[in-house]
Amino acid sequence: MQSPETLTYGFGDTPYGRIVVAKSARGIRAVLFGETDAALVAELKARFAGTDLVPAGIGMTRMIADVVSVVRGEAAAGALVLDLRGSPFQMAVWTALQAIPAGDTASYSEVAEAIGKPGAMRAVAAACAANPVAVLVPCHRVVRSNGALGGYHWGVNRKRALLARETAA
DNA sequence: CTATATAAAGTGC
DNA sequence: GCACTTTATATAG
Repeated sequence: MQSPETLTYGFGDTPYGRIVVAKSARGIRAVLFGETDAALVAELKARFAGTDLVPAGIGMTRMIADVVSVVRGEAAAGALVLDLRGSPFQMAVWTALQAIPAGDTASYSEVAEAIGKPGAMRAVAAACAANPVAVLVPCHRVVRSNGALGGYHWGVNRKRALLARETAA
């Protein structure tokens, strides 16, 4: 492994709970939901073990506020620069997810077809589960074909709340 | 609701 | 590199 990458993280508050935003030199690396700051940091450490995690400094506040705005639906996710790392398949899935209009939902099979791999619905779900940026990649807009929510890495309850707000808007 | 089909990622060896 | 296990599903019974 090379020299550990430095990730700067900071906390923010959303209608759905507390979030932590981890930013690399390239862009936003992760946006995670959590109950407490300690839990969020623990999540970061678990997910980015081996990297150098640095608490937010001055200047991070602005970025946090921006992310929070996006989470609240007051800003476009496309305005943020993401630094997503993953398998080509995961990248394809995440890109396809970002193409889903706000307030609309797609089934896992829809996403699978969108990435040119019809029948890969379960793999899509797995890729979504690995999605590190929570709301910025709208994995919460992906539901089952029968209309059920399915599952959510950060809790179906949270997914339900997110969808409720977006569909209402 | 339960069982089966079926594709892909993750993990371990 | 190969095989086994698990999955946030889909579809049929």
